[in-house]
Amino acid sequence: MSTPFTSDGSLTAGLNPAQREAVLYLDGPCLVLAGAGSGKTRVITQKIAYLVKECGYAPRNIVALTFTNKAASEMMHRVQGVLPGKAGKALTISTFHSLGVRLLREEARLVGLKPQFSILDADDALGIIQDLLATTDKALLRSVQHTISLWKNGLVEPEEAERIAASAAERDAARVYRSYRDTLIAYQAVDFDDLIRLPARLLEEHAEARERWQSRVRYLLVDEYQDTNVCQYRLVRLLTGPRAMFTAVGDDDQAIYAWRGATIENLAKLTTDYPALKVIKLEQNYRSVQRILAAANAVISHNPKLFEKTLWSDLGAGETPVVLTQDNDEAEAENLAMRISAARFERRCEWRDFAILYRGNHQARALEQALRTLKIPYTISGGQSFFDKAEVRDILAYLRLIANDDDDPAFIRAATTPKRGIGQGTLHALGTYAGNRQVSLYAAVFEQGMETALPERNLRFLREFGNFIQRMQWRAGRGASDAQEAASTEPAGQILDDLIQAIGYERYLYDTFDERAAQSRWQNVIDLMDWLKRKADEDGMTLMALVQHVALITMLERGEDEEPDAVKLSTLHASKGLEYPHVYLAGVEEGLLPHQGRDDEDGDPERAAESLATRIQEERRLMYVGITRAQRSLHLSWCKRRRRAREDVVREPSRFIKEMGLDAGAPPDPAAGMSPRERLGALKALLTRPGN
DNA sequence: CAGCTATTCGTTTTT
DNA sequence: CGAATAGCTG
Repeated sequence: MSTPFTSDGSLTAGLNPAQREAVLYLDGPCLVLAGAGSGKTRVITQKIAYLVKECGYAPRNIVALTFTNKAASEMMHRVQGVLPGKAGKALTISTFHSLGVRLLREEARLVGLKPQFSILDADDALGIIQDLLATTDKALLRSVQHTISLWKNGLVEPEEAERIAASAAERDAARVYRSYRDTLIAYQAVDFDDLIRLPARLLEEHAEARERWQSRVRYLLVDEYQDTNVCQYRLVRLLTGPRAMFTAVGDDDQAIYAWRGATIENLAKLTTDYPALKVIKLEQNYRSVQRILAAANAVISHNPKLFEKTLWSDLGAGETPVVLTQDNDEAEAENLAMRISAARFERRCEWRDFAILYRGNHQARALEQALRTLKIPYTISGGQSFFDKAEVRDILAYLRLIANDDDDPAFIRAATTPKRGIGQGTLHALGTYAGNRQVSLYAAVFEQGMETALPERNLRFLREFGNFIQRMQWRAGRGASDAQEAASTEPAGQILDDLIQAIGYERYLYDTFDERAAQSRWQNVIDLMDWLKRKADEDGMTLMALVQHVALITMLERGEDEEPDAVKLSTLHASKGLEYPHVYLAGVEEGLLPHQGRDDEDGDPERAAESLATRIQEERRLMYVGITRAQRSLHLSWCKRRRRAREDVVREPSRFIKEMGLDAGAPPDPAAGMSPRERLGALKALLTRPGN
């Protein structure tokens, strides 16, 4: 096989012809259809290296976009392996959302935001919707929030939403959509969806900004392209402009985020919007043995195809996937734990070679318990993230408020935790006053009119708090009206330490929680502080700059503290992009793995049937993703009965098991027919086994 | 106003 | 069965 260039030998060495073509193709827009495990990350990293080393691209002009922070840091890591030091650092490898933040911070004025705008997380946003709708119906609130999110992602404005709202839930959503948007503006805050939507709108409306960014982004690479939504597609189009120098990498069979507004149509749209589009297929799988791949192909063949694609592997036949039938979810957890323990011993491998994947987070509970009983180390991913923890959100609320005192949600949280004599009554009076005067809660604290609106005692607490925040703002360099003066700011670390000290957060934790809980929470606070300080030192960021970045970053970025040797527990969604020698899929049942959504579609049975079919297809892709995580062995487990809420529900094996062409008959089960006493004996035997 | 108890309620996936 | 919330008391 001859290579097009002689100088690229080291860069494309070890790539197969399709991969090499994908790396070297630079004549125009390029779509790489990368099947599971076909080396797509390799293609992206090699292509970036190729652009820099062989094509004279400046690293700062190359942008690679991913969906998760994890994927971004992984990609950055791998690129730096190919591109030494300074070149690697200048690259932009980030999530869509992080890039959106960066663009918005620089161009904020163009969309009527101050550069220090806050980023609201889902909970803050939900709180706003709750106030607007004046209801506590959580299901309704979630559905409204979701609907608004879909509209935003689909670039539907409130005016249009009011027209198209069909169901009752949609009408509720349309009712508050506009005021929700206005509230965010009043708070000088944006939600996650705005981080894509506003940059897209901004580039569309402002030619100078568009040209500035287009000349900055000379080459764009997009990972997991099948998961982009309408907004993201628009943003990609605007960033690349008429030159259309980009590579999109994706796999329509792994599209699992339609519920979040992603459209596979974006793949098809590419072929029509860019007639010159070069389509390259990566069909060789380097991950799984043939029998696992065959199962995956069999399942996905039941879906309609957008692009014809056949994955193959030369890793040998391997083991046939095994179906496990369990009595109930407790037995399932126990059983999987036992099997993993035994398999580690028999195969002489490590805990980290195993993963248990499942549909919903709640399934993790039973599994965790079983693993703990058997003293099997495990790590959970996809659960509650570090930045969702209450103590972290508390501290961040203070920082947000210091950076942006229009941020009312941050004000409420900071003012009331720890308790300092500001309660419901005070806040209500303050809120009413601020609402009438059209000012932020923070600003209202200092107004003369408050003196008649509140008893003196309560107002004193409020003003004390307000003065405290003001002092911190001043120390953080925010009092200065001119950004240049920020140079005279104290070190961020000092301010942070003083802040935590001043609010007495540690004492608060130990007063409100028991020893153990308080300790772990305080540790999280320390971790957060250390991380913030390190970030401030390394990147020379001011506290202000830091706070503005922090909302999106996950702790995964902090240190490459190498993964401990532990079994991985993960949702199917969070497992995408990862691989494990031995994979156990838990809860492969009708209703769970094709997940039973709420089937109360309004009226039209034809539409309902169609949406059901679409949903099943997405569930099937989720199953496909799960299967293709496995390298050597695959176990699928389902329960005859599962405890849900307070009653037991009888379950059927998932239709996907049949689609895989597997025998649902259970193989010999080590715990089958054992009495509880015998089972305990078996557990003990496992525990005393060598290597445990 | 803050902490406690009793009663709800409810279960998908996430930047 | 467990967690988050609402309502009550000190």
